[in-house]
Amino acid sequence: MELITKAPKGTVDLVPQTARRWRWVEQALINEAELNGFAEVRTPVFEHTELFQRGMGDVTDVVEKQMYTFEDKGGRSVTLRPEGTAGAVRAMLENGLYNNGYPVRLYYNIPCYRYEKPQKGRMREFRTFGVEVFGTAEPIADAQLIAMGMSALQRLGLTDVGLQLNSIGCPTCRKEYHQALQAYFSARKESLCPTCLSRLDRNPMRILDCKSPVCQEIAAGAPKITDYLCEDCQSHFAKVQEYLTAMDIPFTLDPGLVRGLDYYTRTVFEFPSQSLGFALGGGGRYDELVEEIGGPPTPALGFGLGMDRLMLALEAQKTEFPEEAGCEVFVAAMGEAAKVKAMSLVNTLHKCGLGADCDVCGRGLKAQMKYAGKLGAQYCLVLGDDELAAGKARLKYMADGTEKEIGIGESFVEDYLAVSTEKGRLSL
RNA sequence: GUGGAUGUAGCUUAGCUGGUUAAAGCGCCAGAUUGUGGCUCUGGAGACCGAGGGUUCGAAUCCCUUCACCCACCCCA
Repeated sequence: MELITKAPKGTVDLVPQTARRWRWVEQALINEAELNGFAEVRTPVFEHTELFQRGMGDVTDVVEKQMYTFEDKGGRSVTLRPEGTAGAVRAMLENGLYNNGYPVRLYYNIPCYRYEKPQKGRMREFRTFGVEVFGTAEPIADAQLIAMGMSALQRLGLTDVGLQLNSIGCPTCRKEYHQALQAYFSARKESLCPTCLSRLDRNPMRILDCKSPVCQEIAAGAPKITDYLCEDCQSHFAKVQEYLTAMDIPFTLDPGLVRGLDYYTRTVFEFPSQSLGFALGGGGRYDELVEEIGGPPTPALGFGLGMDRLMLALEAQKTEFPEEAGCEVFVAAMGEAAKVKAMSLVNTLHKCGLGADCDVCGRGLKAQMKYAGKLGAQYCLVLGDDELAAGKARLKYMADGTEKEIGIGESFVEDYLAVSTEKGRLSL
């Protein structure tokens, strides 16, 4: 068989069994978020291109070369969102959500798009579960947000996920730090790898997490951001750590932790997975972003979890996902009249909220029974001319093969419930 | 954008140095059991061996090209 075309590069279909698992994980995250006072926001898949240019910083890799940007028929430049924060901020402002008082807490579970070369944990279409908090600069908000993230990951049973923490300061102290870094690395220009050399001007902080051994060695001796933080940033960072410790949340300080988007200030963090070799998600503060997008100066923070990566991590550690519920009653039928009756009984069961099914593929009785077994049906009801004439049929309990006679007329549902209450029931 | 690996039934794979009708397991369908699932047995359908070209009497197998997918780097979720 040859398909005329396959799913586009970097995209995947979540087939039923997979989709079930996703839904289970998503539900756990939603529960955790709502427990923490977050409410869902749904924003468009595409936004005006400038939102991302302004928001993420137009010299970032994502904005420079990874965006799905195109002109619509009206000549507007629009972009498939490469991340969730910018849209959430825009929606928060546009709908005046801040008028209900601070903090505003939002969560979203959305697909994002980046034009990348796909590999493990990196797709062109990927899903992010994100949370954002607006309107507080207090370090307690940072700690609480991080605590929620850790708690959600733990609730899912993830064991090899850590917490890496850093503060990259505010624009003022970061400026000084950049200068110090540039001075330090410029003095060692000859040894740096070519990529890092090019980073020297634009974003010297990125050199800190270069994978090249030589650069790592050099970076190890580089000035640390924490030594350059202004007093406010220092005490803010100290408080965040203090609060995390108070909640018994272990973390490792990583002065080299630099996030790829320009909007971050002060606290930044990631949830690295040891076995996968990359972070499941991360986030931090972005105290300047709301204003940058055109809103009032509003401190804010948030994080995103890569759903695809989260699923990889769960599968890697062989998480047991809940079993599929299966069909409760299968009504097998022989002959046209019985088939009609079966369809009608199934419909009745559905109206009562019971999971039921019957053959729709023209199978013989034996095949129908086999199919019922495959569906994991708990009960099977066989209808033929005899049963129609008698107005009764035998309800078979598939687990042990025992049968009980029940009426298939007026008393059908009542009789069925009487038997299934005794034996057990999947739905309702 | 750079580098590496892999493409054989729906799925997982065998097919060594080129030699008839390309094999197996799982899955699917059917029969054994003309009105009763799971277990067993038997049978069946299903593959132009990713595509194109070349070498050869002969190519799934060797060569070239291309496409797809995977992995790593870069970057990030």
